[in-house]
Amino acid sequence: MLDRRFILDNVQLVQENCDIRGVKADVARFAELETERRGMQQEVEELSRQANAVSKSIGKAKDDAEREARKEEGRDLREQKDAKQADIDRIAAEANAIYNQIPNLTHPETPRGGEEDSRELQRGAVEVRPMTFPVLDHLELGEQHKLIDLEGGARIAGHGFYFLQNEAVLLELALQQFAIEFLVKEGFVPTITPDLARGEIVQGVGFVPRGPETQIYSIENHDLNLVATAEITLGGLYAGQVLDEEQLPIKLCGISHCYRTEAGAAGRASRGLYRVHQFTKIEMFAFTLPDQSEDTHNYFRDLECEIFDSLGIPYRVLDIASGDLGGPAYRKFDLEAWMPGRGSAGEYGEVTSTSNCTDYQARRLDIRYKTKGEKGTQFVHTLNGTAIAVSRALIAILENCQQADGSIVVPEVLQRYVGKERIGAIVSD
RNA sequence: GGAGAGGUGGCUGAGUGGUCGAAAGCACCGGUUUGCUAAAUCGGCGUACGGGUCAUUCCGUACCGCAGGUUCGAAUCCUGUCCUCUCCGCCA
Repeated sequence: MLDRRFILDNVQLVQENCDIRGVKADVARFAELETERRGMQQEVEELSRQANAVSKSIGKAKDDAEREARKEEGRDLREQKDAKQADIDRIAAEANAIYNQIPNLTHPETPRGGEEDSRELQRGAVEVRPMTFPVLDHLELGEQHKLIDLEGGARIAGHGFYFLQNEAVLLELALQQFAIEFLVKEGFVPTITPDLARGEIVQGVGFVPRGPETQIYSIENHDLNLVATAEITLGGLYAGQVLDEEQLPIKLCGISHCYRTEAGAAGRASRGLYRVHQFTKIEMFAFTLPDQSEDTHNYFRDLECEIFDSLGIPYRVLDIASGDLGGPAYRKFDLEAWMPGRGSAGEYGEVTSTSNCTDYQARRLDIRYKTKGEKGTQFVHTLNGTAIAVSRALIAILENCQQADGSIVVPEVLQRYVGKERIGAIVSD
């Protein structure tokens, strides 16, 4: 959410920004409505002032006749005010409809264009391992080792749900332990968040809680939604609050389940665990001062790289193109891990994503900070980043660590949590 | 889930229809004084939006959990809602 004043003063710039983001929003129309609204607002305030003056004078009226006359005058003024206010409300509704579509500004280095224009920034420390044996995908591996049961998931909850069993469970827990320990060492506050959140919070973070296109499950008869990411709950933690400058930056890492309807994703090629309705995610989140957010964003990206380097997974880092950014993001980096079993000969698949949302979410959630000595408050900057999305990390591990004999070598950093070095060889019959 | 009580400025806490944006105390900031790990005293001390001077200022509007309603006028009355506390019930 951009500052309204800023939009009025920079109509062309904001319109250009909408264009490179592929967002259809009539910024000029918004400016027109907003300017009109401001003018009318002043008229309303003037009517209020007069009405207030009349009310105050009634106590000093000499007699009943004068009192009645003043009351009438007051009634009249308030009526005028209400009528004008109704006009304002109509205009504001139209203006807000446009306003809510206007995305955050875009980092100057963000590549302009659509999905295919995202720029590769770097590769991971581990190179893709050539596989000289028939490569299995994570589903085949999962089936043979009794790790993943999609049919069972479908039976009890439908397509896109799954059971994890045996070493998959140990790996899931290991990944959580590993990520949390890693982030705690980096000064993040480990946080287990609610898996449900109010509509207001969901919206403030930038998700649309209800409607045909929504990615969010909502609870019938309650203003509650299953979170699609801990970003929602972590971001909402300080909604409506004013923080002290010295508190910042605040770095949190959250564990939550993530629930996604994946509406509109039907038919998109995605086997197995890649696109599911529920998974566990360790999420990084930061509230920072405005001049700290860019460094923090790079820091988040570096942490994600470090995590996947430690796991021994090959990946590439993308600077996501303008047309592929969500509304709140000013800049976004994705890590795409190499998944040997994906597609016909292996493909990269997204495993993490980190966004700098600058003050966009903070405005919607009303999270500000105050500076010692100075008057007034300013909006904080917010950032989020995936440490580990377990289901996708699992795909990358199973597929990259598979051996010629069908066994899966557990990444070294996870061995102490899993309790073994290898998920056994497949016994052929 | 049932019954009660309550949500006021950074904190404590007055205020049940009209000079209340809100007493008082604490905390904080500035001055004075005595002095020297402190006390006394005086003054100041919310936020947002809009407007004028665009400089240290001034004016207006709004805000007493949130949203509505009654009224010329609401922190104060009414309705809904959220939250907190206490008791009961239930339960991992």
